[in-house]
Amino acid sequence: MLDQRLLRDNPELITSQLARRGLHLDLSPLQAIALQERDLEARRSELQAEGNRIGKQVGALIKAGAAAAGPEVQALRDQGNAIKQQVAELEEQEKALETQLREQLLALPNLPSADAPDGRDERDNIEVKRWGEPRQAAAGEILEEHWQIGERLGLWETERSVRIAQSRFITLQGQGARLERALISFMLDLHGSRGYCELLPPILVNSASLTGSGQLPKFAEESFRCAEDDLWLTPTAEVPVTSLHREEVIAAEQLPLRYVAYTPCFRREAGSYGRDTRGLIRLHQFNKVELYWFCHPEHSAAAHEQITGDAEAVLEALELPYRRIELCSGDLGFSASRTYDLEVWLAGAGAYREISSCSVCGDFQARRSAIRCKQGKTTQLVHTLNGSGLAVGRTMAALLENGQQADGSVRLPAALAPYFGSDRLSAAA
RNA sequence: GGAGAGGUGGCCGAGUGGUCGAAGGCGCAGCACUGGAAAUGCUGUAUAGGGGCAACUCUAUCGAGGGUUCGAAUCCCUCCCUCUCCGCCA
Repeated sequence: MLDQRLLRDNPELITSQLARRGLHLDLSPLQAIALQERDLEARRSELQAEGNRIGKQVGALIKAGAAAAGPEVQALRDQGNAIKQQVAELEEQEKALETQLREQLLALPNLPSADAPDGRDERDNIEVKRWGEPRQAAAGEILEEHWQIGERLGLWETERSVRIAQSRFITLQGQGARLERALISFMLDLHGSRGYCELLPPILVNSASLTGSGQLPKFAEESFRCAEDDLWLTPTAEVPVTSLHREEVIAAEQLPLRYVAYTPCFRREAGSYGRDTRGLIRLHQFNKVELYWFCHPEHSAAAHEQITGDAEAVLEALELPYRRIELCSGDLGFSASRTYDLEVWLAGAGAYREISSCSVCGDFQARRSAIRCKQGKTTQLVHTLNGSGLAVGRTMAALLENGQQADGSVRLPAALAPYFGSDRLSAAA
């Protein structure tokens, strides 16, 4: 959520920054609401102060021996009642404006960071780094896509999973299930050794949590919902982890708080019919190990580099070639002010695919979630960052495509062998 | 699902109609004491919004929302949540 003061004092700044996202809005009506709301509040609180004075006078008079039903006291009572009525009227107007203001502010995305490059959509994103040697097919070699390998090796069940749930759900089995589990453990251990505190949070989350991290109110149609309970299936661990500290004041010395959380994630993937229908790339349910920081506002830029580096460390340990893309202003997610996407090389598909997204949200989520830090007498909103470290299914896809061998088996990176119990997936197993 | 208890500041915990934003304690900060520290003592220490250059000041907030009253943490109603016991269950 954006700062109401900024809206009142400098709406042009908001307008010009949102324009960088491709949003062209006239904020003057909203600014007018904000200004009007403040005026009402000022008038109301003056009246309340007057009412408080009258109340005290009555108390003093009665204490001094005046008759509770006497004319003097009665006159004050009448005054008090008159004020009460006026306050009630103002309050009603004020509340209506407040509701409008909040609703509209909650629907506005974060402002892009000054460091985020300008651009309209993903075509304007900038590649900032490449790591590893992308595997290309040798002469006469045909590289399979991961879904082909998976089906051939029996790593998962697709058709039967539709029986259990519906399309875009998958059942991993045998080596596939074991590899998924190995990857989760491997990632958690790696991040744990780099100082992250491991969390296993609820994956049913309430509306306040989704609002706090920015998924509500705008993206309700993207999440699965248990309507009778005001609970939703979390689309990312970012949601429960943000709310872990919702409405808290954290001592500045404790920052940064760095968490790593494994959760299944649930997304409707509305509007993506026909895309990535095979394999592990786009499912309604997938596993993800998420990194999350709460940090002091002054340190968030440096933290962004670090969290991205932590995600990259997983790719490097798994010997997976990747590139780092900086998202342009027009391609940023709702809550993000600056984002690096990591794209892993898929040798079979012959393309880089997103496997991690590392974002700074500034105080956007912290304001929605009321998470502050305190240093001496100063209390201010913290900054939050999140990054996938990594999306597990897509990691498996990359391992399959990049590790495939001429004999049909798949070679796994050495770092994973202790977790998986072997350095190879094979048809025989 | 049945029965009961309770939601007060960063934390614990008093407070049943009138300067109560709230005793006391813990924690934290400053000062004093000390060679230094511990212990001790004193002082300060909630959040949000408005006004003021500032000192400061006004308003709101004791789970949430209504109500009674000149005045509510305190009385009434509704809702939410937490805890304990029993049942059920991995």
